[in-house]
Amino acid sequence: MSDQIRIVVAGAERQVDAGATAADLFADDPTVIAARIGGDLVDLARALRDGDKVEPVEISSDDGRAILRHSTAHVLAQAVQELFGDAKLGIGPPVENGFYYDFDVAEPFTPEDLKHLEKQMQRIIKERQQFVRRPVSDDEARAELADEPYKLELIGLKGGAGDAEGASVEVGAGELTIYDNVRRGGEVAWKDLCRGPHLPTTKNIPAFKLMRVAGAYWRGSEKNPQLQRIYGTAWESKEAQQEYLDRLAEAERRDHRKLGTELDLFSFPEEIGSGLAVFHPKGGVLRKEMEDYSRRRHEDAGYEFVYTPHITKANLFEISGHLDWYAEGMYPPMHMDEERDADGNVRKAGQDYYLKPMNCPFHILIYRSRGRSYRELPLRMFEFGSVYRYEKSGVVHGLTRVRGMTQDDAHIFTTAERMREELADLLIFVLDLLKDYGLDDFYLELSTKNPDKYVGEDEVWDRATDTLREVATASGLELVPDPGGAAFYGPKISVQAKDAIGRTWQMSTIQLDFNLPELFELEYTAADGSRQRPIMIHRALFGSIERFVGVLTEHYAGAFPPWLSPVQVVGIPIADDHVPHLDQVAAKLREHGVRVEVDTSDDRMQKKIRTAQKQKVPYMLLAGDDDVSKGAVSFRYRDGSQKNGVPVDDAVAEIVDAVRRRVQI
RNA sequence: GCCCGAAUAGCUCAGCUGGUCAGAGCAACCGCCUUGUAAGCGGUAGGUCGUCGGUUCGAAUCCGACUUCGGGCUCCA
Repeated sequence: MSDQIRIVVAGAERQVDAGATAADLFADDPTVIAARIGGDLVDLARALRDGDKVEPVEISSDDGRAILRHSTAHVLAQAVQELFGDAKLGIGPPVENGFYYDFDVAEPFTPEDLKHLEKQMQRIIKERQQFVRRPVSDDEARAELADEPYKLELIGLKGGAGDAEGASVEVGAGELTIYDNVRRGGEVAWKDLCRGPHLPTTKNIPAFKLMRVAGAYWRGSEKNPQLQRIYGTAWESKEAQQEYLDRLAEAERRDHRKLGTELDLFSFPEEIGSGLAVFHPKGGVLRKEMEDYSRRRHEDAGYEFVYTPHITKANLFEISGHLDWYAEGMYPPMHMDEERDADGNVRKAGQDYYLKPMNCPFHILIYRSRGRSYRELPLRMFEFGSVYRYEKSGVVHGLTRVRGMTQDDAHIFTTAERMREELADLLIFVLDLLKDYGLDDFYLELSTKNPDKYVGEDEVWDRATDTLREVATASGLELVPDPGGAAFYGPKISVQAKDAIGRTWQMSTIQLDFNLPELFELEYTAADGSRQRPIMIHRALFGSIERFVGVLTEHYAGAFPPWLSPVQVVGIPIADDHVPHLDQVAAKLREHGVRVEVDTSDDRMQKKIRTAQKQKVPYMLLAGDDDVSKGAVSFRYRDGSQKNGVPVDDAVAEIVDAVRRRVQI
């Protein structure tokens, strides 16, 4: 077999012996752990064929990391079955930043179990077990995996293509394969149904860590049994893993729930109930600044302000369809005004009142309160409207998922002709405003019709979706499709913003609605005297104010730009004698609306600095004899830098200017 | 809603297998002290150990239910 075959390696043509493997091509580069042949990822052990186009896959590439993580998941599963003989295997795919593997075990795993499993995994890795691919027939696979009920189920699904998250990692659309983990002596230590590819050996796992255990439904459905899922992470180097762990630690430091307590912004009193926040004075300042600025911008953009109640009779939500579609997400009704006679018979039927989960029906009633002319469209109604949603108990989370929240909600009623222009303006308005709050890295998501859940005519959907897509494309931002992600009543664009450490948050949504104008029979009189139906646009910019406070807190790590800082300036006297001087400076700042405090406590100057620093106050103004004699103050900024002997008027001007321009410092 | 874990002073946490175990630091309050960029010193006060029930001679500690929180799953108009 000295025949030669011709292949293309990383773009360059080469001749190799027939029977050569991808491993032979990249033997001198240990960072290559798999290959891509003609677009398919394959093991390095794969034999090459004439004409193959081969690319190396480095362990630090996206594909390489996924393979690394998938292989690490296998090692975890092997360790689990070695330590817990009766554990049945679910699936174990790579995910962003790591992997998981699901197991059916009699007893849930404990944190100590994770430690033992990590040790066992280390042993397996040290043994340098080879991942060996072996094609099998369906029947062979069934015979070999007779003890693995979940795997058998997957075999039955083969070809049904990816209806379960992660399942496609185990069984592809083509032939089935089993991966044997082979010890150096040739003994098969373990095996798993898997499509691969895998690392050459377990020794190719440079760094991994088991992170946590959690319950997870088999194949993602509530109706299925719940398995125990172990999450882990794996990286191409110890350094890369440490960086990842550092990133997690940084996210933890920024956690708005923690900062909310430390900075005295808000809390969630148990007495009120899950998912219901109260804002303390400092959080109140922050929120008020956010709201005030938003109001001003909305005024400038031609919005009119409306106010509506928090509860309503059921009838409103019967008309709107909310009780049909979303009743389980609503707080249960309050039954009012029922009267009974002495025998307990109903004498007067009561009424059900609901807390509102959305503001739109109320705004619609305002629209419908009188006849409307095309001349007054687009009609833009804005409200900071509080809504209540009965979120399932397990999903409530800080300020980002609550049961009571205030939306910066607007509804725009427009003619079909004007829709496009209105949407284009709206998108610019939304992005501009978000930028003023300090978010400036966006992409857009276009959620289109869910074929199983929608109302309205296809033709209207298509036209609206096209319009949204055109407007989104014209913005120049990246547009990510979200097929089937639309609400039943219309397509939407959502603005996704990346924060300071690269996490994305869904912020604003701009949503078209063909349903409610129909259900409420909204009309306007057109120029030709005919009655026309307006199109309705829902849009919330912050999503909810609570959530936006949470996002901004994490984005800024609590160090808000001066205009949003609850306390903008703290005056710190070197000694008590310098207090009067700082009081004068503070008075000047207050004349300009600056939120300033002078720290007259008994603490020493150093301690006062520490206190202000921990509260992330943007400006510390110190004054001692030198400053007082010169009519000056000395700045200390949050980064620890200082600027000494600044004349008071200059200092005031600097601060006032930064607040006015809403810059971060 | 489901699985797992957690709940001790305003905050962060100690308190091992039930028997001086109700503690520490910070914060608060009261004194004393005070001159240049992240903690001066001393003292005082604070908790029915999330709630309710059970086991026990005895429960912060063991068991159950509930509440709330955390991590996931599912969900997110």
